[in-house]
Amino acid sequence: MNYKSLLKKEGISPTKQRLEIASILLDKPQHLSADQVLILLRRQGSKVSKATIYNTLKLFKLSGLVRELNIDSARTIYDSAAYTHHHFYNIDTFEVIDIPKDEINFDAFPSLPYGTKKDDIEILIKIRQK
Amino acid sequence: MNYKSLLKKEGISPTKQRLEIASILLDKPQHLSADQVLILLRRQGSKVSKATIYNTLKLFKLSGLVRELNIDSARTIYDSAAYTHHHFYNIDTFEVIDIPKDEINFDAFPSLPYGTKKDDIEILIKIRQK
DNA sequence: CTCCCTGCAAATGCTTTGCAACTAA
DNA sequence: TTAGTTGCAAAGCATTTGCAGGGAG
Repeated sequence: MNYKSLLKKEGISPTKQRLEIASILLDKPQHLSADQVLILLRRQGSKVSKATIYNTLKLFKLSGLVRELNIDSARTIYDSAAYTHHHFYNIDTFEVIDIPKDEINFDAFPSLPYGTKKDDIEILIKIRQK
Repeated sequence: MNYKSLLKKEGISPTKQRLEIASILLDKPQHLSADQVLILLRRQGSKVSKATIYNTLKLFKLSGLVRELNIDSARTIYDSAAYTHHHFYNIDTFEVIDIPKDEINFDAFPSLPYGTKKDDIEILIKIRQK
């Protein structure tokens, strides 16, 4: 995957730092906090600043390259898989596991409040060790 | 509703401050942040401190009197309806609207990861103005 | 008297912002 | 040149904690 052209396509100028962040986060389906991105970058010798990571993640979110997950109020997690899917959250291990979209289907769905349209659905199944 | 006996039943000693917080929050189904609870209490002349509100909300959460909602990473919202139900979240108005449990039903449900059991399900339907 | 509770202020931890230096077109 | 970027440090906020004083039994 060519991150340079991906960013350009989204109207984001592909700076060195943004490419580094993209290559860490968008490389595979995963769930990372800003701090985890920083740690991974540092580990490979990158010197991107924390501020730039926060700014870049917000930028990626706005253009839909990543999704923001509000699972734990302590920190925001960015999901590198931008397409709709859902999550298990293991409340004992703090692990987040993807659930493919088609593994969940509704046979009853509520009607939306008047004057509104659907934007997104997030299903979080909290699990724990048996 | 007698909050004093409700708190006792949960093993929480019913202090003046805790009863005030209970009567504001548990009075009806609603979604309030710690800060909103503070504002409502102040408005009726109560002098409960912010620290006590945070501590009490956490206490209520642990005993299941309220549920914690992580909808917006900016603040934690406490839901006074402890029974399972789901939510619409209007991303334009920041409004949270309850969806009764029985208005949503699955006809396909994913199998849980090995060695885990279900704890809770949270469905959040994000909506916006048409 | 003893334990638990309260509330102030300080501390924490995540996230944002101000701003001067820098960079690429 | 010139607008957009970076990164440090400081600021901002929600939340937690330390601790002295207070209250109930």
